[in-house]
Amino acid sequence: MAGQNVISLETIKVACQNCSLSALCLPMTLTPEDVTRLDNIIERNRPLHRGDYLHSEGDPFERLRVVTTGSIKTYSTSDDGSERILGFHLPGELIGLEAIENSRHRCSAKALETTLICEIPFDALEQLSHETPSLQHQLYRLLSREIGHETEILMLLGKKGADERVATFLMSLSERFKGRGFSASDFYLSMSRFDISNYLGLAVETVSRIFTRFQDEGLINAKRKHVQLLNLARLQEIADGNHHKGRSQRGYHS
Amino acid sequence: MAGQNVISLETIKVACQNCSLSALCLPMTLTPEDVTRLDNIIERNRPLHRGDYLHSEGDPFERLRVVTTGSIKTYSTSDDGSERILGFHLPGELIGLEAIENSRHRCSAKALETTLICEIPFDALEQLSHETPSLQHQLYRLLSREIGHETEILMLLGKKGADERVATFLMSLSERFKGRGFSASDFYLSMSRFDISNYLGLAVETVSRIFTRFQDEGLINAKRKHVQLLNLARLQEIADGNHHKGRSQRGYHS
DNA sequence: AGAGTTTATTGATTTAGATCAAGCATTTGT
DNA sequence: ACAAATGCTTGATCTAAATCAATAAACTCT
Repeated sequence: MAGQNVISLETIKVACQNCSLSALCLPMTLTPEDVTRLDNIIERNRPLHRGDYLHSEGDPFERLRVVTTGSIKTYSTSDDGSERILGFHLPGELIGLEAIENSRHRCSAKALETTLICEIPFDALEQLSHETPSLQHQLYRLLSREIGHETEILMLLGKKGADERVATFLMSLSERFKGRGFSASDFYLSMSRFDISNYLGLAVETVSRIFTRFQDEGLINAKRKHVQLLNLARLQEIADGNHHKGRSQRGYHS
Repeated sequence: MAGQNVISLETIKVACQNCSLSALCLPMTLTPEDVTRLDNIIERNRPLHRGDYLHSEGDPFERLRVVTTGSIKTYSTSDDGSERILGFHLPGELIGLEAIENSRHRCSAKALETTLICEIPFDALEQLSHETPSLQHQLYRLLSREIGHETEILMLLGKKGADERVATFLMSLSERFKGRGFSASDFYLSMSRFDISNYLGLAVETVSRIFTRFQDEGLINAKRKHVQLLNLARLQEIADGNHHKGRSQRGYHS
């Protein structure tokens, strides 16, 4: 995009020995030297098993984490002990950005399956970013992007019906997998129906019913945790609220 | 907190001639010199009238904005023309952080009443932050804080009932006003019931009914847009989900 | 100041999705 | 390999909040 020393994501991947450093590299504007320095502070491929904690709410924040393979859920626990799922993190995605403010984590994180993560000590990253304007810029962008995500979630929870939520969820996973070179229409749902329903603000029963209905309608093929999306276009329509023949939530014009 | 040159928020306020620069200063760790430099790039007190746009979705992003007096709503428009309110911005609060990623605004912003804003060219701020580690750190924190807010909204929209949502909304305004030296229990609701309901993911009628019920129960005194909170403690209980005698949404334990 | 428009309230009715209840399937642990 | 526990699905019922409908109050504009 901007600078003169633009390098490709491919180059990065090689330079980083396939570590998911690319999470730090939206459209990439770091020089090869920057990447090397970045590469030096990354701690690589720590393995986790299903149910392992990365951190709990209130833990001191020391490092950002990038999922290499597997998946992580982040959640917040309320007084009465009930959880609220905040998000699912797939390969290439970052965890911990919310913790910079107070050097404390504001949520817990747990592995949903066997997972590898890379870790980046934030002190070092911040220091490096001070010496490296392009990296500083990337970090601002990265944080900003995360803020932008909120829009979608507000849309989802604020005005979408149950079908739309589930379809949106599936399409979101699809696109995120695709973006990382996995199949966009055939993947493994590492999270439980319970987690999904919690994340979508629905009851488990509702999610389960919608899965079976989508199945009956030939939109998906869900065998337990393995899901195939058979009709991406239709799912996208549903996600967008074009329900049967153009249904939508109550309009609202200023 | 950290550094040796910590100065108080009071000092800042004076240094900035009461401009709401303090939005950039969570617990403050900028030196007086930093503040002066920051001060120099800020464009002060641009006036807006009710209904004026600050920017629309897709507009190029050039400056961060801080509300000095008045209030702003941010919202996103979907294909069918319906709006989704993303947030309300009170004095001292920042607008535009979501736009850094692509140098384009991801939402629209409109003044809810007569409003003054300060503007900070982002290029200059970024440049300055590069020369000023403490400012760089503040910016990371600021962005991170915004990401952390998401938690609360997810809680609100994901598991709270209508009463809880309205109570949470009122308490949130109360605290934000209090934090800026306004009354915590007596304020002006610059946004319409429509905006409130949209933000809370409820129907206008529902919000209206809850306002009148809260009124009947002696919790608030709402004359149109002027609201008095008469029983903060009880409102907080309701916001937390301690409805009549300990009601709560379906629990969920991992 | 009064007609017209927007915004808010209140009531009646409907409905999407939650809750309750029960039965299967799948994993886990010994 | 078996029992126990956990997670998933399906059906019946209930309810919170949406929708529909109508009125009333508050701004706007000339």
